[in-house]
Amino acid sequence: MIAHVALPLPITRTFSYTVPSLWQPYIQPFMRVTIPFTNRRLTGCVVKIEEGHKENLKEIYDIVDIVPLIDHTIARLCEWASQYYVTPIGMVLKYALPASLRPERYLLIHKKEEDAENLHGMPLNRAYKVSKKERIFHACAEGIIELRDIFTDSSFPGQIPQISRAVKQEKLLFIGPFQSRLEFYITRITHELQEGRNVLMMLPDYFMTGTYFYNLLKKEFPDRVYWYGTAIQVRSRMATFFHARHGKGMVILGNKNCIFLPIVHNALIIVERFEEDDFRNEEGFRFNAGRVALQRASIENIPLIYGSASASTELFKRVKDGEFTVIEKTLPLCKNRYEIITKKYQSPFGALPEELMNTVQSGIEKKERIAIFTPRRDYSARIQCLECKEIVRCPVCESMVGYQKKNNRIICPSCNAASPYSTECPHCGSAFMRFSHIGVEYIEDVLKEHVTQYPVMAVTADTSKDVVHSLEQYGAAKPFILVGTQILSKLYGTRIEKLILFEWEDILKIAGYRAEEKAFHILTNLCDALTPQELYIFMDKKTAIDVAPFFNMKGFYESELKKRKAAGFPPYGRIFIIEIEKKKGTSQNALIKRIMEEGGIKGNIMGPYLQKKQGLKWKLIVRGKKERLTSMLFHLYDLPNVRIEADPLSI
DNA sequence: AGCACGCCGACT
DNA sequence: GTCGGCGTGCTC
Repeated sequence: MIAHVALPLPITRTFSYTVPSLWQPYIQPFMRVTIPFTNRRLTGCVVKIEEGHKENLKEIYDIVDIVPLIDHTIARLCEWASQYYVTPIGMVLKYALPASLRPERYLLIHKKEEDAENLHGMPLNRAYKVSKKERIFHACAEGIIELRDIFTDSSFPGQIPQISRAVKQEKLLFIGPFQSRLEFYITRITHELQEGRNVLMMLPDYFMTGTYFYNLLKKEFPDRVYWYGTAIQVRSRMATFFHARHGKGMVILGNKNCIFLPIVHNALIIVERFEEDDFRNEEGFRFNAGRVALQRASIENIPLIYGSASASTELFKRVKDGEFTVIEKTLPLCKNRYEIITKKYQSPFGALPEELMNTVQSGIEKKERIAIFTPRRDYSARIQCLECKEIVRCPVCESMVGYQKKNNRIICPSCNAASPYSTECPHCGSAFMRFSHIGVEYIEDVLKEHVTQYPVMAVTADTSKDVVHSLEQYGAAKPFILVGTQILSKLYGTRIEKLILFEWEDILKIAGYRAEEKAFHILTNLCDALTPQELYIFMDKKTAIDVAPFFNMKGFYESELKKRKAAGFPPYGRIFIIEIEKKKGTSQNALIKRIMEEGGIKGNIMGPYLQKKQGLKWKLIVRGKKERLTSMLFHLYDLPNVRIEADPLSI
């Protein structure tokens, strides 16, 4: 017997192994196995089993799972994702079956027949050690013992509970304020739960939107809401795993991690704030869980709801194409809008534009709650010498570096290298250094200096957890100032009187072809989450733009689609980046030539881009919509030092 | 992804 | 003479 095993390596092929007779009765597709691979021991996943015998094959060491942990639906979903994201199936399966997924720790043995071994009540993983694994497998297969998980006390894998199955496939885009989204979700969830069906709801993150919806839904559906995701402890995750497997009328909440979680009688998938980048996985298998949800709903033949305040260009197109039905509720757009073009100001003296300070001051006098948004998180994104005009650059990769005051160091946005900060110019030795492109840390600093008796809190990705906590402690009525990045748009339920955008328009410069859309999302979601009464948009004289189009959703997406269509950008065709990493420059040209020739993709290359990093990194940007393209790209896995990224975030 | 092997330039 | 960086190829 031969098993074809997919390994978590950037190799397209699967590898064949002989199955020793010991394991032959138990091995099944999608079970994890450990195998010898050169001089390593790897965990892979069986994708196919074949009768017969071949010479020169190594033997499987061990079967990891007593039953396959993904069902038919998820297996198909993984195969689709592998193709769609041009990723070897082994890497996809590794994501769907992470090493932390160890049900044997939570399964207890129930003796059904008298046998010699006293294993009753013992966890499966201990039984493997006390007895022999194959004997446990045997006892299980023969019905001598039964496995029950400690959370639901259900038999594992057990019988799938029978419930009514009638669901119609339906694709919905719900655009509206978060209160109305919540009501809509609850209505739809209630409907499914009453029939004993389960619901999968995906949220961008755990600590902000996740806990917010989790708490609300737990109140609405007591004892029926479970979270699945890496933000919580393994044990709780496994509790959700077993409930999803045995439960009736459950709501499974999660972030991108839960898209490959098997759920019995999954009857509805909801994706909240589909447009968030949090749904993207950036390491190993790169994918967008919000997009994968669409495929999952189609495989499971169940309805899908995308809900958001700000939709997305891609979904807008799907609505136009008639694929999606749209439900639109009026967004409470902030009516009191003020645009202020700021004069140039001198930041080395710790100042902010006068107009900004005045706005904050007037809010303080009225005891208002104020939130200030800025696109940058550090003290400043640029340091320039006022004498020789040189900009401080990264010693590793020569990009312009930012300054972090709390660590007193400079940090490179492109290669992440940190280095100590010197108050003198590295070029001319001058002490007149200017911080420009200032961010959260700077504004927080200045305001704390000028505003006493009024709490100022910085809200960035790493402080958000604490901020949520202190806002709870702080109570509902007292005033405060929040200074933060786009994470502010996730502070649902935080009532704000004044929302101030400081150089929000700068997003347009840094986010590539998605820049306009990104700026739109941030603006709309900030207003949605914080429900300000007044909106102040502070723009630098040099970069000021017309903001009116950002307050007209339909018009905005219409023009966005026009631009994308003209350029052949998504959603009209897809983009792939081929990354090539090398130490030296000489052999790259040959490799790029090979990629172009062997891949046959010469017509679509927008690069190559040269990036200085530890070594050298080249990027070939490939556009296309033909199915042929992905199969050509798959071929590139045969070449060394090549990595492929589908649907990149920024170009 | 690792890891071995083999090629050149640099050095006690 | 050999040490070591880097490029290439292979893994059932």
